[in-house]
Amino acid sequence: MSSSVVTRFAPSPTGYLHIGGARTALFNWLYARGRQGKFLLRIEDTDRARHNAAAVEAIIDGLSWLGIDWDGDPVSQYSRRDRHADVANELLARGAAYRCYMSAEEIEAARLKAIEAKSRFESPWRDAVLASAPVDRQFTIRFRAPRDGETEVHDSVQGDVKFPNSALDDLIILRSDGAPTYNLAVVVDDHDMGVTHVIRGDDHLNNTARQQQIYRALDWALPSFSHVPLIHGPDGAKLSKRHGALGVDAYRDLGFLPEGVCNYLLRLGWSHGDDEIIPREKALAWFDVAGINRAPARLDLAKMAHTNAYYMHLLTDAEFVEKSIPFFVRAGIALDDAHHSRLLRAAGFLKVRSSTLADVVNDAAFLLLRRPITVPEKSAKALEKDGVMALLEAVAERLGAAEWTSAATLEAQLKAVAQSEAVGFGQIGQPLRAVLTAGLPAPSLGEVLFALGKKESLGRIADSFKA
RNA sequence: GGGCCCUUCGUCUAUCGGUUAGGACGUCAGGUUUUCAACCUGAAAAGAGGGGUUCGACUCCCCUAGGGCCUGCCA
Repeated sequence: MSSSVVTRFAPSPTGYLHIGGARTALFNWLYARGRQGKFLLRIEDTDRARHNAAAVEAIIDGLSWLGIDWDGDPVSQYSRRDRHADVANELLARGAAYRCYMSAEEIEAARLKAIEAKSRFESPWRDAVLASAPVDRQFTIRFRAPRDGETEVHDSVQGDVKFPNSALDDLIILRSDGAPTYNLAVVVDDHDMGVTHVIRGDDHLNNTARQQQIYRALDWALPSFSHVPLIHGPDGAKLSKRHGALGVDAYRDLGFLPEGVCNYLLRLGWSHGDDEIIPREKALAWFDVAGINRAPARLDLAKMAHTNAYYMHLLTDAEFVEKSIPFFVRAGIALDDAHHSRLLRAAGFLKVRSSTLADVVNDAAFLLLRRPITVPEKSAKALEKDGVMALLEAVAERLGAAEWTSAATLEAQLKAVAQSEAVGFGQIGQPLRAVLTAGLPAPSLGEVLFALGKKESLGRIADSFKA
């Protein structure tokens, strides 16, 4: 079954793929893919000064990391400039646009005057007779926007929004160098690419009224519009680099999983009842623009980490270790084969303890200590009590003879020692934990022993006898 | 300045005129416990303010306040 739905993500290549853009892309992707429709990628590089190959690369990398794919090749808006110019001329021919010979300075002055007079800025060339046009001066092409009445936008998120036409002046659609401007280019491209549903940031809601006027002047069918509120920082103000306006690559480097980021982003400004954990499959089935909120949402890293933790649990042990390795490397920790296998044996509990891949480095620290390990004063107290060494020797003896098959069997061995020595488990547990982990956060002793392995575990215990 | 949008616990949200206003993150307390987590139980925590409409308003309307977006030969 094929569907007529076509959506697109159209970022301008100004830097990285920021978190707000990522959410917009996700919404578009989900809407289209959930309906067997098409999802297109278009780079809004109309302004050549902004063209930046590295930025385009960053956007593509970011989307790929999130698992968002698009149909066909990314479309460069710049490559379509001739088509844009043709449409501008078509508008000219239809009388829906006109040549404006004002210089930048004249425009500036006229605009100030209009504000002062509380009237709409208008170019004197709007109603000039053709014959009076200078032949040797550069001109822009302006859209002839209606003076009176109002333009009503039907938005699936914002509802019906009316704009008085007096607030919408004649925008330039073709610059004096012949290059198109944004508002013309989007309309032409969305139309030509067959886009049926425009889902974008609500910073474009005002532009939509202008764009709609262009659609009408061209007798083109309007797509459905959904303007989603922008994401704000934790303080409610505009998102800044200081608090979250990072590229998705930064979240990747923070140790987030794409699944976690997507789930969190999906729930930010959109909801499906009380559901919190929404894996991709469900997201595809459930997502609809009807569930999008009208109010801007704030970014909350703590909740994002919590959501991410859920997806950490889902990783297989091998995947988990493989994904964690780069974070050890970045922390300057070299992993040898022994470390690697310890990590693999520890994956089960590390996955539960870490909410991001970056956390793993700290949570696994006890596994990677170099012998002999130094037990900090606080933990060393447990070793000063009378009879402690004898107990540890009993433990070492018992473990030396044991089969290291699982954490549970090792745990049982320790309990057996406690019983035969007639002491509480804590009498053995505390000092043993000290010599094995140096007081670092670690799971149950059975898990610790099993993850460390027989040789390393017995070695660490033996080291304590020499000290 | 003008136009437009927004406003439920600290945060993300449910509610689509009648609920003890629910859930999640975070916070706090307790449980579990050999450390740290995880986990379990419980608690505190909200309709910006003011007017209407209505038998009844978080929900509909108006005003105020606060926040945001647009107002470019940027997108």
